[in-house]
Amino acid sequence: MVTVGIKEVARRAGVSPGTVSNVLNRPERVAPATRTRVEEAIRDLGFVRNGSASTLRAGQSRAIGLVVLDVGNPFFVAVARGVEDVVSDRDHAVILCNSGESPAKQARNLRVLAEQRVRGVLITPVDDDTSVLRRLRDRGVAVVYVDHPASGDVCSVAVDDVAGGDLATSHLLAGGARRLAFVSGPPAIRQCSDRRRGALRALETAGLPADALTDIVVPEMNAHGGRLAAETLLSDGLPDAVFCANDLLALGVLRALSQAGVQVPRDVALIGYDDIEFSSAAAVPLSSIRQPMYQLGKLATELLLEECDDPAGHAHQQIMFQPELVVRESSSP
Amino acid sequence: MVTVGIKEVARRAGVSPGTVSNVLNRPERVAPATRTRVEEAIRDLGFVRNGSASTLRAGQSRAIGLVVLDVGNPFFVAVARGVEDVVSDRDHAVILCNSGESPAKQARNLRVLAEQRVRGVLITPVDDDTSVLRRLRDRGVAVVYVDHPASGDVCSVAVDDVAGGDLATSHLLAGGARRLAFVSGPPAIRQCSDRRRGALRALETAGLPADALTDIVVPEMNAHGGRLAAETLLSDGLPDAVFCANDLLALGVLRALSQAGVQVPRDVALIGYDDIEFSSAAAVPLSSIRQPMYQLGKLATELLLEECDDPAGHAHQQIMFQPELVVRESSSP
DNA sequence: CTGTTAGCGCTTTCAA
DNA sequence: TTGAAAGCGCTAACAG
Repeated sequence: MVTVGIKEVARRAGVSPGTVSNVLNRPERVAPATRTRVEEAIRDLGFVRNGSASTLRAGQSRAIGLVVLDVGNPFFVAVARGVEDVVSDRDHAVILCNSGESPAKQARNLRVLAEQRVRGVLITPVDDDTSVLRRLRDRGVAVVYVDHPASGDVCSVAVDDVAGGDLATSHLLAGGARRLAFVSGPPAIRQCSDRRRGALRALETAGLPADALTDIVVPEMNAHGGRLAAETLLSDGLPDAVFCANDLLALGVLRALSQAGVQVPRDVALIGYDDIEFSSAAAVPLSSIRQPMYQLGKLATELLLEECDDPAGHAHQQIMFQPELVVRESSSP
Repeated sequence: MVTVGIKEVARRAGVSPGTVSNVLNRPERVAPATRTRVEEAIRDLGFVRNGSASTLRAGQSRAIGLVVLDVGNPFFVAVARGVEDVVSDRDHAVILCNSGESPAKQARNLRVLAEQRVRGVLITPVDDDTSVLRRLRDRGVAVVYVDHPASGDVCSVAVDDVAGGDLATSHLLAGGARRLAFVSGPPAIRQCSDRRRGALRALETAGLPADALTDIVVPEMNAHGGRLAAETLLSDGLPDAVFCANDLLALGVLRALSQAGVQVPRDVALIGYDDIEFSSAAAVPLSSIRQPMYQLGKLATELLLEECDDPAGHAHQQIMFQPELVVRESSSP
């Protein structure tokens, strides 16, 4: 293991270590000729800055953390792309963590990020426990909530899930459905409870009782969860329409129902949420609620970096996007 | 920003900093009573070890890097899960990087990982340039190739892509196809060139000329690339069958062809590669080549950690899995 | 514009 | 079993 430090570079370039550091961090303060010499030495020696040393000395790293509920969900992949695109311009790195909707994993991820002394954290929290937030804050780590609305003391970028739930449900009701099922993950996940609230609101607006909506809760918001939900649907008797809290669930439901000989939308209407790319290519193209995923990641990152760069002058803001209904075959007879 | 260091913990527990460090790293060498006292102090103070300082002093971090071609591809997501599951048991972190099939981004990712002094790197390289590997090696970073066969001096875990290409093509030929198209990313991507070689082998076995296969190369191996390929297919005249280098491409092709009124498999047979979950749920369930994705990640990580733990006694090995044909509607009239 | 210098917080001998 | 002390490689004053 060859270790080339800033000292060797300095020696070879005939300058002091401090100058090498300046070339690395504030090149404009170094005379062009000197800079060139140092850069050559760096190249010749294959020097790579020791990030630990630099982080230790500088007090903070050039990395931010991104904690999502499910890396396997295209929704979060799109968010991550937005984050990446903003961050990579600024020579920062993104540490991507997956909480898998589990508070324990989320806590572990945050500990790792705290150990790494990341500058900030973008997080879609698994629940409403704000102690997480405070803990981070106390260590001087900036936090922005992604896809999770916040109140005054944090930045957040979210999409109106109540409106989305209303949109989806109103659409199903407009199609003639009267008995509905709502398939979702645990209600502790805010996206689930908000979308459900939206559904209830739509029911009320339509003058229907709240018990027109049956809840089917599954442990994971993916295709497997969807297949589980379909079993319940099949054994309990089909409703007129099914609203799934995300597209992965809806795809699983669709698949399992088809295999059981149930036809969508003839026998039951179906709508998902997120409008991931695969939904339009499904066996029955899936109606869904579209969200500005990439924008979510992009804007959240901009807010985070703004806060990092100027913690004092920064004013927290809560951004709320509006979702959009996309009608396809799965819900239109 | 409150900074709690090992010193404050030591003071509160009435021990020396060295002892706190021992509690953190070799708890068995500390008397149970002392240990308890220190652990309490850690908890009370909310101490989180400074990873930079510890990495700097220890010479290496408790993280490994994983560099994949496309985080948006479920294939790599499955691989990443395998990696995670192995690594999380050992109190290590995974830094997930996306090269997006670009050598420049790959180089940037590797520089970041080198800066972080990761213990090892799992990588699906974008091309056959081995200087990457050497560079890392010279710094004492262990490397394992994922989904990329290697020769004697590195560990690798891969799936036989030539066999897979043969499998897919033989299947199409058995269905009666005579004129074929192969849709893939740049041939510099080994997965593409190998699968193509397999296709040619199948052609030869069947006594058909190599020019029975038309190549359609697109810049990115995702659904968008697939749609691009479909345009070429439509304008150049449809072949009997299309073999796509991965399922994302195939899904894009399927979608664009359907929109143009072409029916699969009636007008043209189609097969993908990877057998991602979405493929079975597609408008026309997609035939594909199945690979042990999760196992790939798991085994690669085990090899990597083995090498990290005992670089001297470690013998490099190249693992090659065999792929499996999955026939669905898209290729069976 | 460049050099000197004092640590950042932790790990790890070595002694006690 | 525990403590004391010497840096790991780098950055950021400050001086020149």
